[in-house]
Amino acid sequence: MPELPEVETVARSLRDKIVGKRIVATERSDKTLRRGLKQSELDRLVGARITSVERHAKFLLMHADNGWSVLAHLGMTGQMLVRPDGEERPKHTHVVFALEGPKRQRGEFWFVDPRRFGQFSVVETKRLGERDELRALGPDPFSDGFTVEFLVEQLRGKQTPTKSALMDQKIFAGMGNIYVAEALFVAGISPKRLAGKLKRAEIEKLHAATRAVLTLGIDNRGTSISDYVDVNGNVGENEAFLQVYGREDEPCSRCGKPILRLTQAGRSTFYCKACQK
DNA sequence: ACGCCCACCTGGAGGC
DNA sequence: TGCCTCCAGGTGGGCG
Repeated sequence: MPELPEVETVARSLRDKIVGKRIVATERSDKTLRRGLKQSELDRLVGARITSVERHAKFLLMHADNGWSVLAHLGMTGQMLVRPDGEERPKHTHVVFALEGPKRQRGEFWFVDPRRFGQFSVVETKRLGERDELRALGPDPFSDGFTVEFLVEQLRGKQTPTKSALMDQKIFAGMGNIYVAEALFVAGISPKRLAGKLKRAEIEKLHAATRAVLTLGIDNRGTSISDYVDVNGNVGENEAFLQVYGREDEPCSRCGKPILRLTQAGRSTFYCKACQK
């Protein structure tokens, strides 16, 4: 579920809530996450202070002052929560950090993930650049490298539908099923159009639409359709701003014709046949 | 090499 | 109440 805007929202509130705090103890569940996580790996962080939090596409990085970092991904249902000490932990809590702030203020950080498609790894900070999952990513859509020219080059010759190309994290990284549908609607491009057949003017629209829908999502603190909540447990407000995703049979906000749904690569795509060519 | 499909999981919603 | 089917925001391995 979480795409770039949701992960960005989590990163921002983690900066408020855990940067500067010390990890005094760690716990984990006995369930395996995407890439596994041993207690001995978690214990690398005990006694360390969290110095900064970064977002790379849909990955979250939490750096500690002892040379180790957390490399995490929320998958479909991952949540990161920071709660007062003593509060009951939700089912499917897989990682716990006991935190100590100034004046010995205590609290807990939880990584919760019912479906366990998420990842929570502890990595040496200086080796983060060697990690395959980060190396495989194209540029972040808010980075300087994400230019119209870059997108033109990346899409050239692609025989895949534009929907699939935008979902491909190797081309550029951070979009998912919701924001791809929204960007295609805003750009007026059919999800079925082959990426390699787009004209330059269309790619320009897609480039602008990508940043626009992601910015809207961040401004609204994310889209909460079923599971997503921020670090305080609050839902995001972006669902009300979605123009096509999840709106099958509802009237198109631009032309009034019903929004259609189709399946591409096993995922639902929502679009307006009249407005997207 | 590239593009597609499915497995990986749990839980909620809706039909009967 | 229960049981069954379908669906869900992501990723990557394996197949043709």
